[in-house]
Amino acid sequence: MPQGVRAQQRELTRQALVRESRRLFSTLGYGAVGLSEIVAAAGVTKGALYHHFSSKAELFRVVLEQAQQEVAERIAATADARESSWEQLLVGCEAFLGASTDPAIQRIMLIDGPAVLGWAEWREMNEATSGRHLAEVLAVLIEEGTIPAQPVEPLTHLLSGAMNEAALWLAASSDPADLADATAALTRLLEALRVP
Amino acid sequence: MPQGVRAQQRELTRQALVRESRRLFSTLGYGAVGLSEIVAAAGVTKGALYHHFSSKAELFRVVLEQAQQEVAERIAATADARESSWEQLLVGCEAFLGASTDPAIQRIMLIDGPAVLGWAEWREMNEATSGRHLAEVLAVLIEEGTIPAQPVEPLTHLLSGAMNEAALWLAASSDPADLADATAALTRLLEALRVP
DNA sequence: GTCCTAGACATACTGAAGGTACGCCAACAC
DNA sequence: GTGTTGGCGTACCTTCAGTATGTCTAGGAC
Repeated sequence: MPQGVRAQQRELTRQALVRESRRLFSTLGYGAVGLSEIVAAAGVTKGALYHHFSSKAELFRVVLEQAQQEVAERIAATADARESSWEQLLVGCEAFLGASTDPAIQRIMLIDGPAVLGWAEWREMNEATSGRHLAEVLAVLIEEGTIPAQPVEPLTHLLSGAMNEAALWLAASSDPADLADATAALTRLLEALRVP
Repeated sequence: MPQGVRAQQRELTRQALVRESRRLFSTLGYGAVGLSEIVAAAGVTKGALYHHFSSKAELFRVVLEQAQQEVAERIAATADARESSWEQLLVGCEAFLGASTDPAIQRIMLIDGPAVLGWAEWREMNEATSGRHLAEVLAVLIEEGTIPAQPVEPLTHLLSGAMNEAALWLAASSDPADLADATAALTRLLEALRVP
């Protein structure tokens, strides 16, 4: 918490804006949420919003960054508890699926993210957080010889995309058995990658 | 071509709107294109646009439908030339990668599609076109025993997502070797699925 | 304590965008 | 020839992101 009445108030306002906009973005989607709703929910005015953020898209960017961080931390916490890199890959992927199934995370991270910021910037952010974990563990596994030698980047994108789509499907599905099926299919896919 | 002067003019206007909006959507993105630009490019006014389409989103929907159809046809044409289901899967996936690498297709199909129409509707359209080919051939391969017995749907989503992401990565990449690498990685992934 | 500056907002406004209401005119039916 | 309807243009409305400017007070200088 910062020192001084002013700095504290500033921080409170900023947090309220981020919190409320995240709630609204995740439930209604970026396009369907007006700035007036956000500032009303945060108990401030548009003057405050534009004092803290240069545009609606930048506010979204901060929200997305926060969500990405949280997901990455969940993955890291789950994976770091394992010894072997291979197990880290498996439980890391499962953790990603679990975290990304949350509709609130989804709408922001997977649906609106690429459209609002553009795919390039979205990818960059992804690679700075959860995507990095995946790329790193794959690189280790290839070096170890657990996975056949090959360029890391294409494989990372393939797996990352597979999990993103699976997460979206799971969130839309109503059958609870689907989660088990998807996890099983993903595990099979990963196992199939391993050298015999 | 429909009969009558009126019906022909109607069709021409509609086609001009779809053609120009597709061009603009694919180059600038849905959000960055105004209706005024579209109608100006098509040589009509907003009155004409709203006579043919109920909203900007519906116009986009028609454009997306058209793009999906084209991709699906390219895949079908490539795959149908092969004898075995396994080969159909391989060349079908490659055809999808090739078609989706076109930035004009991409922006509409993979970036804006889910955000504008919502993921559920986007998925539905996908499953009616190119996604169906994938699901069908996978079902056949499982029944044949070429791929281990498992639910078809999760696997379809995993592979579909993997290819979508790979296509987006390829379009953003500048190195021409990436296409070969991605294709190789995808082929390895598919081969790994096959029962030994 | 006083003064002054600057930062943290609120208020009022602008431009542009999507969408609507309505009017016009040529094509088609009869 | 006359009435009707479909196809489209024009003018307008509403909403929304973004801006310009005012206001008030915390906090440092003295």
